[in-house]
Order: sequence, then structure tokens, then C-alpha cells
Amino acid sequence: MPGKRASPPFVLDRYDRAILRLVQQDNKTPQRVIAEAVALSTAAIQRRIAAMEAAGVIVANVALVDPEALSATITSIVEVHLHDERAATVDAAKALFRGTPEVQQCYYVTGGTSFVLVIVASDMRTYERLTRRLFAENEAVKSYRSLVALDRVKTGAAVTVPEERPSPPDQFTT
Amino acid sequence: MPGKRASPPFVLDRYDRAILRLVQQDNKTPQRVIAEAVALSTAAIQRRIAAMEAAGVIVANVALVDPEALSATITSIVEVHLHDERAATVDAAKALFRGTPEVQQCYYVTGGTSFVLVIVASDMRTYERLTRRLFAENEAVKSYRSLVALDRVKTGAAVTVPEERPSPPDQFTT
DNA sequence: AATGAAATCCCAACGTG
DNA sequence: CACGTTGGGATTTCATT
Repeated sequence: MPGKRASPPFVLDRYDRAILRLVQQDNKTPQRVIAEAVALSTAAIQRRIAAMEAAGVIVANVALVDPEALSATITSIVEVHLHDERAATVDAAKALFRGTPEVQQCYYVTGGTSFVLVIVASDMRTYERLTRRLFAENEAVKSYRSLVALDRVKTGAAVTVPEERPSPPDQFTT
Repeated sequence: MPGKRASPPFVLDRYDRAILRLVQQDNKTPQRVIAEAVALSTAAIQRRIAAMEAAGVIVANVALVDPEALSATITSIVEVHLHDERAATVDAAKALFRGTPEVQQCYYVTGGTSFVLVIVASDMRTYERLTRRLFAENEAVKSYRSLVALDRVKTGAAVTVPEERPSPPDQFTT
């Protein structure tokens, strides 16, 4: 069930972007409101949203929960270095991190460090046990560095929708 | 709309947690379905969700957008080191990062590094200019390190809702 | 807290430019 | 081919028991 990487270049016009910008902030906004905000009919809104969901532009509709409300007070960024970068080693690590609920996010990155994780745990004890299981007792891990968050300045998964970028000015004339 | 740090210890029972776990995956799930999943009435579901929204447990209801669909192909984690950690300096940096759309996430952390950012940009050129403006040309920044993501193994802002933790064994006797 | 009614919203079909 | 309008069905919401 993974490997769902369908990426057919879906063209987003001005309307689609406007819609996305709204539903990114509140996906329960009535289509009526969206309609008059972008100067289209409710049916058009419905069609476009459905199309974007089908195309995978809209990945999911979710409720964002405040970690503090769950007593999930520990947020930590962890840099992980593996002993080697062989496919098997890396894939195993990915699977491990993907399957751990407390691992909110996981990126495989360049620059010496192998992975960067964002971890949210209920308390220090849980966090301690978690790091031990994931890193300290993990043969594939050479080293790791924990950066505990003192302040969640900005959080969330909202992806910025640019106002409109008709033609990527990707030229180097300067 | 900011500064809304109401922290009244809102007690979540087993039902609330079950509801959260569902709406975190899909907040458009019909209350009917939620109701029979958690063995409650639809009215109860409605009340509880409304209460959790009012209490700030549910921060927002949003649509998650695939960055690739927006041609936002560059995802990067950046560690930022400031020259000093004076309140004015730190606050200015926070404001700057908070006000930059491409900065998806920002954490103020311990461990030598001052900030960890997650940045998503449309293309390399945009990213280049952004880093220059935010870091290279920023007097307060001593140094920074970019870790470009080769693979977004796990992404999103979903906060894990623990199955149920009746009594947090969190006593250290200080 | 459960039940029922009213309002609202979502969704499909039709017609048009 | 995409948009706008209309109508039916479902869901949310409110009032009552």
C-alpha cells in the first residue's frame, strides 16, 4: 500500500491556488464562502476540490491537535548518523522511524547527517526510553544528537501556497 | 489571533482520545461513523468536538497539501546559531522566521544550536535568495547549516494521540 | 444524555456559453 | 470543456423530553 507516488503534473491555476490557500487554514469553510471569495460557483469549488483530492494535491483533511493538551510536552529534533548508507540499512531505518508514532516527522538529508527527526513524547521518561530504543540500542546508528525544543515558535504542516507564479523565473541572467 | 495561550488543563477521557485519533486522520469523517466507532451518540460526538475546539485542544481543521504539487521541491532543515541569546535578539529572530511563509516550522532549541527550521521553497534559486536574506545577511546569525532533504520519509503535523495513559508514572520525587 | 425536527451543506444532473 | 443553476440526500445543529 505504500509507494503511492503518483505525480502527474497537475496544473494549478489562480482559482485552485486561492482555494488551497483557504482550505489550508480551514477545510471546513463552507463552499458557499469559498465560492464568493474566489468569485466562482459552489459547484466549481466542489469539482476543483474533488479533482485536487483525486490527483493527490490535497493529501488529507485533518484536525490539528495541540500537543500540550495531550501532555505531550517534549518536542525534540534529533539528528541521526548511520554507520553506512547502504540501501538496506537506510530502508530499515526509514521503516523503523515511519512505524514509530512519536516520530512526527522524518527527513533523509544530505550533509553528513543521515536523518533529521521531529519527535513528540508525553514525558521525559517516555522520551528517554524511546531514544534508547531507536538510537542507542540500534546497531545501525553511529551517533545522534538531540535538540530539545524550548519553544515551538512555528509548527504545523501547512505548505505555503504562493500567490501565483506563472512562469518559474529560473534563469540566471541576474 | 496570536497569543492565545489559554492553558486550562482540559481533561481528555478515553472517548475524547478515540475521537481525536479519528479526526486526526480525517476530520471529514461523518459523525455517524465516529459515533459507532467509539460507541457514543452523534450528539455526544458533536458536543465533545465543539468543546475541544473551544478549549483549544483542536487547534485547526486543515487540508494537507502535497508540496510537490506546488513545485515546492526543496525541503531543507536548517540549524541556526545566533551570536548571542539575549531576549531582544532571540525575539527578533523568532519574529523574522514566523513572518516568513517558506519557513514551515521553527523550533527554539537547546544544545548550542539556537534554532531549527524546516523550509520549503519552490526552486533552488528561491531557496538561495531566502537563505541569504534570512541567514547570510542577518547580523544576528553567527552561522547556519543546511540539510537538504533527499526524501520526506514522514511529514505532517499530526500529533500522536496515545491509546490511553491512565496514570503518567512521571514522578521523580524531584 | 438520547431523541426528533429544522436548517444547512454537500453532491449529482442538467442546461448553457 | 468548464461554469452556473437547480434539486435531492445527507449531515450538522438546535430544541425538547
